[in-house]
Amino acid sequence: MARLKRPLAQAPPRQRILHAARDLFYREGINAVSVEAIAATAGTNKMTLYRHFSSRDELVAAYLTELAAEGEGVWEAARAAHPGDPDAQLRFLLRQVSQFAAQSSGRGCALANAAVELAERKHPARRIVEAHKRRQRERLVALVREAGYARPERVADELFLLVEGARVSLQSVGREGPGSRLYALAEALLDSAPKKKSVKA
Amino acid sequence: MARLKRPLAQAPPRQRILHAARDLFYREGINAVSVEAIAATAGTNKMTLYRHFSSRDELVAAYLTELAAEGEGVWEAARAAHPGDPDAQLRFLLRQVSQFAAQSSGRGCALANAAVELAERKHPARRIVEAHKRRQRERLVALVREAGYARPERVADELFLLVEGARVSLQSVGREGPGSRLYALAEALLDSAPKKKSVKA
DNA sequence: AAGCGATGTTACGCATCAGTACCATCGATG
DNA sequence: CATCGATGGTACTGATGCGTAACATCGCTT
Repeated sequence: MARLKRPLAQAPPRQRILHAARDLFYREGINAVSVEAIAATAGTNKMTLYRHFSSRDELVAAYLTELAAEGEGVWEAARAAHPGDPDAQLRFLLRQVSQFAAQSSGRGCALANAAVELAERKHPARRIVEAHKRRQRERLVALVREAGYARPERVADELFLLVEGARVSLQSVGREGPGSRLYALAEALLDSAPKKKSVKA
Repeated sequence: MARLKRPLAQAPPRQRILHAARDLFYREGINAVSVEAIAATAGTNKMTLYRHFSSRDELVAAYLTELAAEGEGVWEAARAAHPGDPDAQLRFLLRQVSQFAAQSSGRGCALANAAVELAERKHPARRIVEAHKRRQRERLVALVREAGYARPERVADELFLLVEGARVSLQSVGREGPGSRLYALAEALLDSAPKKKSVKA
């Protein structure tokens, strides 16, 4: 159904640029990367870059939008892996996030990092990050509720903070820190959280 | 014992500069503030700034060092407020952090933000942040252990991640998000955490 | 082969910023 | 009053970065 993935070297420029931007923005920080560096990494030049993105900020926005979309994908993967079993979906998600945190380059969540780097509260990129994080949290609450836990908001918020905390702390205490134990902590939390007496259908 | 605090306007330049840097670095982000802006906010100029700090990076380092030192102060305050009662000290600390998070400008932990902004792993400022965060975590583990909880590392790591998560998430989901409920979550965690049978003296 | 759109290349203009040189000023101390 | 150190003020250099102009080229369609 989908087209074959051409080797990136001969993919269309827009794709190469986004790929390069993603790599550099994440590893070196959004504000530390010049458009020239992105274009060069993408095997093209500034001019072509500006033919696809009207400004640097728009490229940043595209970068964040792409990441947010992939974040959505994990939820679908969880549904697909454990259809009809919200508790298993929950643990699947936590496992995914933990694995990513453990093996990542220690730069944490790119979306959250962007919110830190782009401090101006009116920056368009912030809206993308905020919308994504809020949606994630709402979905988490819904999933925890579906899984039948009592006080779903509380459990979801604890999980949410654990996950966010694990990702940031990678950058300060490193990979041997508590971030690496995220899954164990989250699972223990779930295992000890009381389930609601199933009153509803 | 300490000298009277002169009104900041006529304090020595170094102090005014650090104060201005602190304000601007925190609110607008380290990379988004020029030394000119700092000097102007401090009511002086670039030249005087460079007579007190040999480079911009050194000013950043001084800024982070100051923050780290104040972070240490909270631990002393906790000891002073509840001497000999580690469990109360723990809750005191969590309350402090929660209050800060709830009423802050939503920019989270300045140290953690610095680690995000200064992505180069060899950057001198990173060492300050890493050392500080590690020390915080070690102290937390020690305090949780003193308070007699079973599995102190696990409890401390959960608390650590909750706190770090609350601070970052302020920037993405805002103040109405789970960050505002940090103290309730942390307290519930402590209340439900089992205590160790006191075997030791 | 002719034409055309997308891409590559080079060179700009304009702004910002870190860091410095140079000189003026002010305040305490002798 | 004279001196000297610390500070204020201005102007500069060198570097970097965003965004654009103008032109060359390549590939695909007709």
